[in-house]
Amino acid sequence: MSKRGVDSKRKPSVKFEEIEEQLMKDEEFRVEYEKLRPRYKVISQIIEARNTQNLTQEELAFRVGTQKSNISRFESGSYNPSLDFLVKVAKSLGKEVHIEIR
Amino acid sequence: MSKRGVDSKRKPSVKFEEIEEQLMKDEEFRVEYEKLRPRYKVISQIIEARNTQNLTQEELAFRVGTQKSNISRFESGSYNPSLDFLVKVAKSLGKEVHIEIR
DNA sequence: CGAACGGTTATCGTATATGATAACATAATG
DNA sequence: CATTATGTTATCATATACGATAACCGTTCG
Repeated sequence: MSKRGVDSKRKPSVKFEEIEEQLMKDEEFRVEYEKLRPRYKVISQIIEARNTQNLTQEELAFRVGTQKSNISRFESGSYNPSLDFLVKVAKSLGKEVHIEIR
Repeated sequence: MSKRGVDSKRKPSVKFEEIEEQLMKDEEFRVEYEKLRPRYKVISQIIEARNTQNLTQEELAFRVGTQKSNISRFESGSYNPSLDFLVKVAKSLGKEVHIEIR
């Protein structure tokens, strides 16, 4: 099996393992994104509601009973929120959380 | 269930504070229930999907990658699940989680 | 009966969600 | 320029989600 690249003396631009790794990462990414989609979707709805009502993160935080930094953290999508937290935030925006499993 | 009714109790002295306390509890309960409703609704959808597919908690647990006791705990509504957990369980039932804030 | 099955409950350990505080970035504005 | 408003990021402390294991309960069925 003549493989180019791997055992070539010249610097191969792209190694197979790298491609595979990249594909893996893409797949990983896809799967990961699939799992994260509901999170991003709910966050964007929250942000949109907050903006529509011209509320600052600080004001929302006050209503929720937390700090503005925590609202920022939540909106950044950097962690996995609990259902109760979503309900609290939504309620502070005068909204309700509706979940459907389908 | 006890065979005798609640009123078979021989404590005739219903104090005002007790009634008030009860009302408080009802109100507390109402508010509490309001917050818990999304949780119960999503749980019942999960249980229904599991039953429809004739899966045991054990089988679902296996697909999710956890233990049957954890599925039981989740279905009992005794704690505040994370969004990721809901997504994992739904996915294991071949479903997706859709959330709407309205 | 007793063994197997489906579900429940208790408990422990670990990871992480979340509250609190503070420092920082960046515009906008006086 | 300094100040203010808004959002971001880092960090710590504490509560809790969640995985794992085991014991237990009620049914069903040989």
